[in-house]
Amino acid sequence: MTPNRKSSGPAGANSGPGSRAKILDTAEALFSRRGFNGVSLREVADRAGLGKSSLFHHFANKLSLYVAVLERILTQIDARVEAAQEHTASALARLHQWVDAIVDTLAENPTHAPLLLRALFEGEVVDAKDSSRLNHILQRTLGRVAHDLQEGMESGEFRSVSVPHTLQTLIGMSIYHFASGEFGNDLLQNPVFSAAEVRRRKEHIFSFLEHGLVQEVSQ
Amino acid sequence: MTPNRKSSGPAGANSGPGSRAKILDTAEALFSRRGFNGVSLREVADRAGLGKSSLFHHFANKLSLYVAVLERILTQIDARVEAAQEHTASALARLHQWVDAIVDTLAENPTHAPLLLRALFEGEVVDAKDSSRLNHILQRTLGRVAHDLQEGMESGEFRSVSVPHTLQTLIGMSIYHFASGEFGNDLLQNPVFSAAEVRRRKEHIFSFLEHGLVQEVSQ
DNA sequence: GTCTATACACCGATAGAC
DNA sequence: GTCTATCGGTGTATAGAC
Repeated sequence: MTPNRKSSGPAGANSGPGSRAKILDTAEALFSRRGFNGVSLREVADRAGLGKSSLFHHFANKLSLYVAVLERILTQIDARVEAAQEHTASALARLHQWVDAIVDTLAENPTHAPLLLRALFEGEVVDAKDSSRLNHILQRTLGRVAHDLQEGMESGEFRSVSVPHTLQTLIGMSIYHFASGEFGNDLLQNPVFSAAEVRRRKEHIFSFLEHGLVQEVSQ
Repeated sequence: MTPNRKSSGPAGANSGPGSRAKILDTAEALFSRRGFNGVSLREVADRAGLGKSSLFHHFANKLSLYVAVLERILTQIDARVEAAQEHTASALARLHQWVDAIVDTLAENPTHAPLLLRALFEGEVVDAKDSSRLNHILQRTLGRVAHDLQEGMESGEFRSVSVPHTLQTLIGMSIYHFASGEFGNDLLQNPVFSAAEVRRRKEHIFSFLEHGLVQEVSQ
């Protein structure tokens, strides 16, 4: 199977060349831009600073490298979301914290949103066993949000809405936005990942959750 | 260049085997599921019922086939959106018509949303000249919606929001949703493209535009 | 306009020396 | 744990007969 060395350093600061973390970083950058089928192991090896065959010592095959990249991202995001939750606030405040955390982490790691969105399409490539492991992490994250939505509806703080459809809307508002690449840059006439646009995205999402689009009639 | 025979029949009913429209239909189905790099011309040729080399008589290369598929989709969607617009209604009613049209056309053609969303990522593969042609069609469609948003804001019917960010949200709520594949099916516990869920998606989008998520305080 | 045959590069993966 | 060498297969694209 794939060797496990979970104690390796966090993404962003790599120790030695040829390390497992460096391979993951390199593969993450490439898969994010061109997808599973658009990346060759030769290119991953070259950019990671080792020979192509050496990759197979760290990962059994191309697919397990791809799955490892996805798993690291999903785990990191869930950790961020978990850390942001405080149980003392209202459902709306907790939803606000969730949006804050997910937008921050997607904005800080520009490779994540494209990779996650791609994974939805390239799910066919991942076999059932891997898929269930990845789904488990993902559903833990989504479960936190779904739980808050449910509670907010039961307390009357939120309108009565479909939880799955609302989750889809939240994913579209956050993950899709930060995965929209050059199209998003053109539309905003500003870099999607610039500090100013990230802040505006947060404000947009939250005002949409609070008010929708329509002006309330002043009565 | 690529031969033009624009008078060929609409998608769904193909005349003879080996026709240009049949190639486009086949390629559309495959590109939608596996993306540009995940599809081989051999597979397109086999399923379209001709030899691999015969494809090059209809399309100069793989990329021009891909661009032709995208262009046909964008054109078809814009036609649907254009036909749905009536200029007599309020901005909200016009937005409703737009959501109706885009959701209907995405639901009727399950290949469209995945392909459009993929095109955002695989934009690197399309060169500048092709990209500008495709962008022109896309911006015509988006321009219709942006115009309505602007008018609604100026008339006070809508809140004052960022038009580009609102467009991104609308795209996320419609195109992403119908591109979410197996993940969407799992989340809804129902087929995304089933009539019931399509209807619920429309209602969800529209109630979100009208009210957001938060319950209005009864005063 | 379709076919067979083929060119030629690159792919993922393996074998085995060091 | 990294390397060189290599395998079998497939990719896009072309040449040229019919």
